[in-house]
Amino acid sequence: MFWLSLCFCLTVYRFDYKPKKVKVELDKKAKKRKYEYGDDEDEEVRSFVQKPRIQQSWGNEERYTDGSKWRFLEHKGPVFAPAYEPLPEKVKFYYNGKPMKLSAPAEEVATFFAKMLDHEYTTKDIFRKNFYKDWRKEMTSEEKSIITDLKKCDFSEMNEYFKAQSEARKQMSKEEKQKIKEENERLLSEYGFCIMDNHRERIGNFRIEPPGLFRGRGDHPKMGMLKRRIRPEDVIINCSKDSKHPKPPPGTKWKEVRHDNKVTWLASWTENIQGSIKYIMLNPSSRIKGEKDWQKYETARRLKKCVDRIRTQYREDWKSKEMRIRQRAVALYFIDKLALRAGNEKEEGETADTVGCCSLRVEHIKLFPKMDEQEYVVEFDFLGKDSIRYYNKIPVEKRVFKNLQLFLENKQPEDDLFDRLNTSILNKHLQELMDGLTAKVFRTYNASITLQQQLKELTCCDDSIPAKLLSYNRANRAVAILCNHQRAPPKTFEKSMQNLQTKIDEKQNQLSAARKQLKAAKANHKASHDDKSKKAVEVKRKAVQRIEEQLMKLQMQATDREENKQIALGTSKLNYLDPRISVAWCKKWGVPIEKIYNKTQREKFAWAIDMAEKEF
DNA sequence: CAGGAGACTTGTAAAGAAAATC
DNA sequence: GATTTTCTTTACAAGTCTCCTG
Repeated sequence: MFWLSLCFCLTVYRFDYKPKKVKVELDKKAKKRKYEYGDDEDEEVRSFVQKPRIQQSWGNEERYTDGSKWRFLEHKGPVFAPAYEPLPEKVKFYYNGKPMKLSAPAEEVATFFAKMLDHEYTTKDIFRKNFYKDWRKEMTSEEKSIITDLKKCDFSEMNEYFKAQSEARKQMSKEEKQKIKEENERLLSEYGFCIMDNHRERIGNFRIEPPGLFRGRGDHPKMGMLKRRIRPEDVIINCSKDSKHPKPPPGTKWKEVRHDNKVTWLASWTENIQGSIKYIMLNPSSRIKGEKDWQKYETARRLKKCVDRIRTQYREDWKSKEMRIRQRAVALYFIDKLALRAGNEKEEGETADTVGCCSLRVEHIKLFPKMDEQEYVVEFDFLGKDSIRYYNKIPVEKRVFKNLQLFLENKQPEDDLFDRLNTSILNKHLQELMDGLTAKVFRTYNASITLQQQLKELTCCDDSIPAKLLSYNRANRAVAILCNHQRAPPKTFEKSMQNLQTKIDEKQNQLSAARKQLKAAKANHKASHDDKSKKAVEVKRKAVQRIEEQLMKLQMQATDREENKQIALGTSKLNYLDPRISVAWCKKWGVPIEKIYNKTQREKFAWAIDMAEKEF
């Protein structure tokens, strides 16, 4: 029986799972838990990670079938940004070389700019223009009449002041720092948690964003605009009727207090730059986020089962006589093969000009019937999310290539490549192919399956733990490359690389020294043959071994870092890789989980750590 | 059925804390 | 013990996708 259940584990927690077996396993687990923890396990104590299984196995009774997200929700409301503190008299703003005292509102906005003086943003035309325009709105009419040219404004003294302030903060005594830390902890314990359905849960962002200048990414037309201060009157509170409602700060009122348990947020407000809504929600370690995350990976696993069918179908659709179907099929091929994002339309002029698959334009691809050794090569070059460049040359199948040529016919560079397609059409189609399937599921699926394959390929069973970790990171890296998760090389990269190299050199010297000593000890032992010399040999041997290990570890680190120069692993690790794959890998190879997930990550993936077994 | 509001996930940079080094 | 380096956490922008409305 034991072996039987172990076998189940082996199958069940593979990424390519069989749903029926899972159910069986879930039932068993639930029962086992129940038995293990017995009757004294009350709701409050029970960790959320068991809930998904329990609910699944108990048939999802009341609570989540009607779309509600909770029954009870109590919190203290958000923490507001501290009020503006006027600058000391001695810190001056100069206009046209002359000191000028600004009214408090104008001064506050000026400080936002002054704080960013060292940033590239303040050199950009759009940023300056937007800032200046919004700044003027805060000025008194007198100030408006005096200040007519941003170039004549001198914020440098203010900038110096803030630098000095932050320097002073660093120089504070231990006691002062301790005091601040304690105050922060108090704030966290009071406002950083809420009660949701009998659990005390950590809130993700309980502070309301302070006012400042909007920092759009890429070529954002709104960069530099003033992000205004949020007051209690702007904030909608969401909590349960029967909870203690949060109190607004003295003398203020909430915009509204509502009791909507169909949503997960605790508070919201409308931001003034894009007019979008911002939310206060729970931390990733919370039940509500964890369950959702789990669901996401379950959907990806369902895709695994029917992906062959879907692939066959879209290949078939390349031949369709309907243009829209062909476009849909080619787009889906890109999404599947290249892990492109869906690519919703965006309002022109409101955001940076970036695209995803469905919004690709003619100018973003180039076709090469022949390139080097390869045939039918497509070159992609466009700005994706966060204005990160996607550049890739890949050979495609002839049919795809011919279709692309067809799509390009009679079009201008700025025309849509897929003019008969958008994300809503695509997702509607995907929904018909599999329940819950959308474009982004392909990203999750392909990321996770890639990790699994790479781990299988790269891990050698007799590698040391550092070597295994390098393999893990390489597998992770393969995914990051697939998903195009790039980063700017860290500013100190070269230097830190050099430091590491010096360390390696030192170790090498140490090693050869230790080896020499070992040799000497051996010779000594040969000559004297006594116990003492024997012991000495052993000691030296151990030393050599230890240094060898250290050296190897350093070398692994160096390789890892070098390969990681421009690649950001975090996003894929946090959002795309089914944590059960990683956990199972750790268990299988005896790698401590802490080596791949830090504390926060372990909290976020608690559900998976708790779930996964040795093999997968 | 387009268009927009709303809700929630994904993404990078920067700040802050901790660890390593001088 | 101060300074530098590295790791962790936070901030908040920018996506995806759903749902509602006219």
